[in-house]
Amino acid sequence: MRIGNLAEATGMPVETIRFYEREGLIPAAQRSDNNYRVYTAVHAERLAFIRHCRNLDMTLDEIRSLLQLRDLPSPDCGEVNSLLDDHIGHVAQRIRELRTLEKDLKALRARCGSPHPIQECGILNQLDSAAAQGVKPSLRRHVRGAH
Amino acid sequence: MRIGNLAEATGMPVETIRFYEREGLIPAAQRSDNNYRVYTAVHAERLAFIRHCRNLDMTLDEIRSLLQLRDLPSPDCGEVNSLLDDHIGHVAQRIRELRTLEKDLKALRARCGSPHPIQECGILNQLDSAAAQGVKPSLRRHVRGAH
DNA sequence: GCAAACCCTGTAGTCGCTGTAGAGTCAAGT
DNA sequence: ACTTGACTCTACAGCGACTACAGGGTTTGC
Repeated sequence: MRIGNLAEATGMPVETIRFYEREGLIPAAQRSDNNYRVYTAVHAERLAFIRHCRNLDMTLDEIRSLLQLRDLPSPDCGEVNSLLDDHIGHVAQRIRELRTLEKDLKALRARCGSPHPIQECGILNQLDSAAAQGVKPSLRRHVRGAH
Repeated sequence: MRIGNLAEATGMPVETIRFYEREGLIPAAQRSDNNYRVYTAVHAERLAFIRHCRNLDMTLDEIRSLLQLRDLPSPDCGEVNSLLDDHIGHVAQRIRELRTLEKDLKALRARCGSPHPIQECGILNQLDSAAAQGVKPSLRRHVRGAH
């Protein structure tokens, strides 16, 4: 199977598969005579694993760790559990932050019900004078924000 | 006031201020004889405005728009309102996504209460076999995810 | 008179892709 | 036999919002 087939099979763009290879998430594929990458069902399974993890918003680093744990003949899966617990913690934390943010934004929005002359706009004035004590964005957060 | 003082006054790193100047969020500062940037309270106010917006997780593009609306002699602030409404929508959407994600992660975690031999780990097996129909990540989302 | 602390420009790195340019390969149709 | 189109390859630039250098100049305090 060539890279295009694999892309179709996994629902991933071709470029992403090459990117994952460069990043070491999947082993470098064997090459045919014309230098095309050649894949088997094993690769498709590994990519499916990665895709499921990405759907769960894990970073590539987290996924790399999970793949290692999966590949290594490790005695138990305690590390898998704690990695997942950490990730759940990150997501929960980000939800809390965004809820506070939503509250602040709605409060801000409520300061200007309908269009005013711009000098009197409660929103702009509020943004000027501050308050708006949103969540201090946690440095280096792992779970993406609003955009 | 020099850039270091401004940084201290606004609680922003010096590099970020220079970055905002390059990005056109603040006008290029005047320079003293030694080519140091010179700032006034006006700059501090503008930076405070930007900081409040960033605390509310707006993109630099959104902030640029707000600043323009603030600077221009516009008749009313209807655009401000709708910009903010859009942003609130983005945040709410991201919260919904993360809640679904959290649910999926907890379900996954529940498959392995305590450490097992790794071949029997319900988490890894589940990630292999798929399901985990998390939120299809909205393309080009504006509100960051979990990391 | 000298070191520490500040300032400058310019560039590269972060993350997880996505898109491009420029070239090679292959199968089907005319 | 030739062409067209679809596929593949490598290498590199771009996104957003910074952050962190490197390699210089300047100011400040002792």
